Amino acid sequence: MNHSTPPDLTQLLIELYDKISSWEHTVVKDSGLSPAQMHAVEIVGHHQQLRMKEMAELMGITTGTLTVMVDRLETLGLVHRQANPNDRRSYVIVLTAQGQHHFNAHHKLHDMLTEELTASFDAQEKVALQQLLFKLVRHF
Amino acid sequence: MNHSTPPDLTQLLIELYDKISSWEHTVVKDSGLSPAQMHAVEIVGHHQQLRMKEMAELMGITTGTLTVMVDRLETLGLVHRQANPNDRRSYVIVLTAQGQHHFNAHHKLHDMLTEELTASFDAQEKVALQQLLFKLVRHF
DNA sequence: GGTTTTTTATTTGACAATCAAGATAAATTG
DNA sequence: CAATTTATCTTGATTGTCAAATAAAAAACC
Repeated sequence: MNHSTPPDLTQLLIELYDKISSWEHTVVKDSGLSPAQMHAVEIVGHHQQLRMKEMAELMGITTGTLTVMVDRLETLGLVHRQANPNDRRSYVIVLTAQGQHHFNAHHKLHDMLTEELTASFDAQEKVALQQLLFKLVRHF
Repeated sequence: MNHSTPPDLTQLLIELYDKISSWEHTVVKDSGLSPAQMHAVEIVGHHQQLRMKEMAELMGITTGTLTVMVDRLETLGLVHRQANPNDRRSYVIVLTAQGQHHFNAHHKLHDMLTEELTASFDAQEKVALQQLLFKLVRHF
């Protein structure tokens, strides 16, 4: 007996966060995009349609920063500024086919990571983790 | 009945990661440090003694980047380059008293976040989450 | 309907974060 | 002791970031 006691929850959350962070960093580098660019692609991919304002809000950056970032992403052919028919001040940002491809590929990597991390979990443990994380995430 | 089914594990991990990320961003801003600087302080605080090489490795950045970062942190009075008696090529980076203070304060915020997120968890759920996260983190 | 205010996005100027490549100095190896 | 490897720093280029100023359209207000 005597399983070494696990670190406290705070420590575990920090550790999980750090490890996901460096994993993300590694896999993103292989994609040719910067972390910030991939994050932008993920945000647009997840929400499908976003105005600059909303997108900046979701990413926690200013619209000024986002303007130049979307400029580059457009040059790279990953996103597109569509005219917003309801409001001529704003655009709707959407993924191009190539952007969508990056998004899908990246999401697949995330799925593989989850697989890997929970490879030794039985079905019951997976459900338990799922429910606990759901409860956790809801309290932010 | 009929609890709406929670998102899959991948989605939950991404969501958790994103939310910790933006929480971190917010609280760090209030501290006057940049996210990268706080991360550096956390790394040094956690490991106590680090050479540049090791520190760069842990942070996933090059030593070139770290040199200028530690320069600034030293100017800000948060860390100190100590001579390494075993190897005159390298330094040992340590926190100053002020750096330690920042580290402690930030860690306290992490504890408060954990408290908050698990406020509605009973003791059994907390232990279950702890054990599952421990198992998860070990598989990176 | 016309004026004022608010909202949306861009531009600009400054600085921090990052890398790759090259330089320097110390340690290690043969 | 010479050659190689290692640890750090420097430099030049690019990206990420903000705050403040600008411009244009929409909304609010009489």
